[in-house]
Amino acid sequence: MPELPEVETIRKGLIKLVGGAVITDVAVFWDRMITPPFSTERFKTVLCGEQIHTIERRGKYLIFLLDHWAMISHLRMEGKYEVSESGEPIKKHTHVIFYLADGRQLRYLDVRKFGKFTLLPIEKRDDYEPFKKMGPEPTADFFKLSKFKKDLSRSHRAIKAVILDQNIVAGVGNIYADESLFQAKIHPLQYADTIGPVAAKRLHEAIIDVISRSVEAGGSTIRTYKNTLGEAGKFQVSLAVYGQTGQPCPNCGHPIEKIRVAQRGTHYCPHCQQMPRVRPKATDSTDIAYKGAR
DNA sequence: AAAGGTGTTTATCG
DNA sequence: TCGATAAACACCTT
Repeated sequence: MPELPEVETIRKGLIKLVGGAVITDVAVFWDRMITPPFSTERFKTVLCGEQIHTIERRGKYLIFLLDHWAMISHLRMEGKYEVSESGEPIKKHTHVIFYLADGRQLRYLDVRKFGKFTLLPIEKRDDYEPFKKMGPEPTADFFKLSKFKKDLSRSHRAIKAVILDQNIVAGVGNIYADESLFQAKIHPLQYADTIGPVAAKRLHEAIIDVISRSVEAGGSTIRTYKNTLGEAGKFQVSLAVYGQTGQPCPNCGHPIEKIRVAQRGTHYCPHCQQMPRVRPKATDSTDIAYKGAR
């Protein structure tokens, strides 16, 4: 469910609610959520007595910084956090409970059970394999156009698959991939290595812009997303294409269409986001062969 | 009413 | 190595 703006909103809410709290006990109801090499048993033992000093984020991952450990949490499709008083009934799909010293409980809920927890000694928190390979955060400070252009030129995949790849740029998921491509006026199926410098620059700017505006709005609530305080996001009303199949394009009025790209539902405006006509390099005789062919 | 789709990642296969 | 596909799981919509 959550992409970078939603995870960032959750992070802020968690800091407000459980920043400084001390974990006194942990219950895990779905073992596979705790990834090796940590057994559920060791996960629980190690966390007892640890204080949550702060919570950071990298891409779509949350990083709880404790006394001796970094607890890394990925919400995947449907993960949520709630902070409850001890007496509150435990909802369906609650899989982990962190009991806090003040009597409250931090609860992790996940309908599809795809979410993952892992622990690293705090001094090794950058050694987490997904972080080592992960692309830059999608902000002007980290996300550099020159590197992005190089990455595009080296990839034969559809551009949408490339910007969903966390190793290219971190935190972009299905919603913001579609929105960024719309804003940059690029067809989601265009091969990355055919995207010229001007379009690449538009896309780079669009990704930074779309993500930052959504962070500002507290993310998008499409179906079930709520932040830690139980509030919905506000960015869904600004979505131009995602989930807007059949609705008029905000630019040209043409109905938004839905196709499948990289196994993901993909929304775009067929009028504003056109595939460029294939233009052969004007270098040799192949040029002549193409003349008249199209 | 069975089949297919859902905001994600990773393992596996060609 | 790269890129496509399936799998992890429960629920909702066609």
